[in-house]
Amino acid sequence: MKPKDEQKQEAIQQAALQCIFEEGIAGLKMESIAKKAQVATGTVYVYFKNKDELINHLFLRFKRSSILALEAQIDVKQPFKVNFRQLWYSYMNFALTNPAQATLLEQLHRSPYLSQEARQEAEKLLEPIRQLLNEGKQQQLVKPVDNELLLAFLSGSINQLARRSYEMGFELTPLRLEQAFAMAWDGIKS
Amino acid sequence: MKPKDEQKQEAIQQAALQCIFEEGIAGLKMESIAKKAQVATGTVYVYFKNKDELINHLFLRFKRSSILALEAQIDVKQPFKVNFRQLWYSYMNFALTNPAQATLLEQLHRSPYLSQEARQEAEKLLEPIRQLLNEGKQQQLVKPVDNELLLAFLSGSINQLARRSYEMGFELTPLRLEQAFAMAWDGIKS
Amino acid sequence: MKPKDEQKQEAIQQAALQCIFEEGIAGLKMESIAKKAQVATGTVYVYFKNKDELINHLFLRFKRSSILALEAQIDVKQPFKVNFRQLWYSYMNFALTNPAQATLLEQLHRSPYLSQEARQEAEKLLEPIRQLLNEGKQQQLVKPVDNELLLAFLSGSINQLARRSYEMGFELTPLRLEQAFAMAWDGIKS
Amino acid sequence: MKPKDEQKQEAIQQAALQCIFEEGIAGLKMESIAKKAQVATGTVYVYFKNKDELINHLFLRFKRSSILALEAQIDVKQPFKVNFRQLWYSYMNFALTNPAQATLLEQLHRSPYLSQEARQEAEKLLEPIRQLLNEGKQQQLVKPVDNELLLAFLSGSINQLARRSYEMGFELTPLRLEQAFAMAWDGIKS
DNA sequence: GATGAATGAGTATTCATTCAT
DNA sequence: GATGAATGAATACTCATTCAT
Repeated sequence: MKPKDEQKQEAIQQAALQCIFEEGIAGLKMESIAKKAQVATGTVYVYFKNKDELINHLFLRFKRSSILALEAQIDVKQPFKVNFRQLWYSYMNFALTNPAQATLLEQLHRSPYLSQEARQEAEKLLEPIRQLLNEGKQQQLVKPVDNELLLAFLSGSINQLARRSYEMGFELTPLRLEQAFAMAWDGIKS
Repeated sequence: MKPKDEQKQEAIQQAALQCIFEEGIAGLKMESIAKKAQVATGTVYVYFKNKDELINHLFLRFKRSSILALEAQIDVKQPFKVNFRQLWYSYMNFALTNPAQATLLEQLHRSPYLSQEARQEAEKLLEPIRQLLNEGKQQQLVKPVDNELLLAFLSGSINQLARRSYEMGFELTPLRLEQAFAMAWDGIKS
Repeated sequence: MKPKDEQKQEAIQQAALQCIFEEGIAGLKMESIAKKAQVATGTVYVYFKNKDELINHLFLRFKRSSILALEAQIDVKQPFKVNFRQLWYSYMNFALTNPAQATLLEQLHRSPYLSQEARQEAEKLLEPIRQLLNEGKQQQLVKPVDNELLLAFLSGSINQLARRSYEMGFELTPLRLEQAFAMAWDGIKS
Repeated sequence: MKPKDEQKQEAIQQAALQCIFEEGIAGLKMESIAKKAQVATGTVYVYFKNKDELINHLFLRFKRSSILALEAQIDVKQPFKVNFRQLWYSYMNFALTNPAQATLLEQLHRSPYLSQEARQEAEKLLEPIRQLLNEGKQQQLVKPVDNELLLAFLSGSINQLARRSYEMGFELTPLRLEQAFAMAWDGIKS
């Protein structure tokens, strides 16, 4: 799919993103997306075959971009804790500055719209993070537990914190962020 | 006279719970609920004014019951860590054995169906947990940080872990649970 | 149909009457009737087989009573104009003091609920009035035109006036009533 | 681009008009309207937000058009009686040749569907007729009574006559029309 | 390609009527 | 008889998708 007007394509995606943030997937309507993107309803179907495809596309797009952004933070020459801190702050920063994207990824995870393929690809994207955690365990800096445990522990707490922050207006000052990071580090460190 | 049948009322709620677990709120249909509860469509409307009210009722009901179950675990005579462990395991156990309820609470949190009132009441229910954390801080067992931070940290990681467990079939053995608990405790302890 | 409780039977009819006055037949609900009559929905069906029967019963009942009341006013010994004035004032008085009944009769006339039999019976009830008009024509006091014309002319204007009176709060003072009567009389008089 | 089709809009309104004439407002179904207008159910909702709005729109449209048609008959240069006769015949003719519209206006007047705004606007539309009646009174051709009385007297009798005509098949021959007009004129004339 | 009106299957909701208590 | 919960067919309305312009 290589549509002439990439701006329109992007506008539609951003509109969908915003709609999901505001109303949840349960309330997502093609017409609302079109309206917010300032195109006609039919135009959405020029760029995306149907609602499912649009949603799956959004999921993968934002999942990829968010994880790639994280991986870019890893510098193998740096000691583990430096990388870990870098990663933790990047993730947190992403979740805080892109609440719409974070919400979308979360909401889509359990929605019946998401295809099995999308789920699987999302899984693979975490690989580099797993690698880093493995190194930490080899260096006996990280508790010798399953990566699943570590990942759930880290991502769950970061997401929840970010969510509370923009839902309840709980301000995450530098001090609080450092405190939260300390909890994460103390939790996983060996 | 035929009084409202509490069993039917309960059947409808359980059916709705199950439907949300299976299809997500986005796909929730009144007819499916009725079918699963083995009543006529109209009967659902005898007990709940409409879909919104049913959903809000479910949210508050399960939110309350889950939190009340937690509070019951707290025994003021016991030392802090005993209570904390008790609480952590109860919460985890709830999330693991009631995936439908956990899913419902999560899904509803961001859904447009949920009323502001329901959200506010949900907030109040956490008070006793906050009390316990305050004690922990007074006894210098818990990091002197905001309860928001602690709660997000704990609940986020537990929920995420439980979710991964039933979504990906990641088995939470007693060993893994103890490891997860250790992460939580190390994370918050002073 | 001879139900034990005639009070309940009457309460239901009055409730239905009131409901039609307030909401129109279009909005008439069996449950509203029951509620207003302070009985259970099912009870309405003890006294009336179904909605149609209730409506047809109401129509005939009030049609009869209203016309019988009129006929009672006719005194063959009195001169025509005395009888006519008596009749006109009685009809107007009925329409003014029983807006609910007047509304019901009007609304039902065109509703699909009304059976052909009911319509026909209603027609017959006007016979005595027709008789009086015939006498008036014989005495060359009334224009020699079809009774249909006279009846439509008289009833139409009376009903419309009464309707405006309670719909718009247009007060029908004795003076205005006498003016209206004058219009009616001048209109039909030979 | 596909602009809203005025023909379709008109077809829907005519269909609704016809449906109300045939079944009464009580029996009005959106699906019947769509079927009669030969469009899909959803199409009706493209042109009218919902049933209420459609009904209110119909009321005002036909109320306006019927009254405007009347006013067009008034020619200030003509003597009062000429205008009055013109008006009376126009009104009667309208009621006779557009039974559906007449029925609709009548049925809607008391229906719970009609908004207060619609009622109020309808009231204003009668102004020019009132003007004419005022002139008649100034010229001492018309009885010096309230316009309300005159209007109710005239419209009530015309409507009732027209109704009887198409309900009972009572034919309004030229002779009978002239007789009816005479009754109206004799009724109001000073 | 772009538009937005048109479609109609799908859903929420209502309400006359039945029926177990 | 009286009750009001239960029923489910009927109906209003929605929304993903198509299609004529």
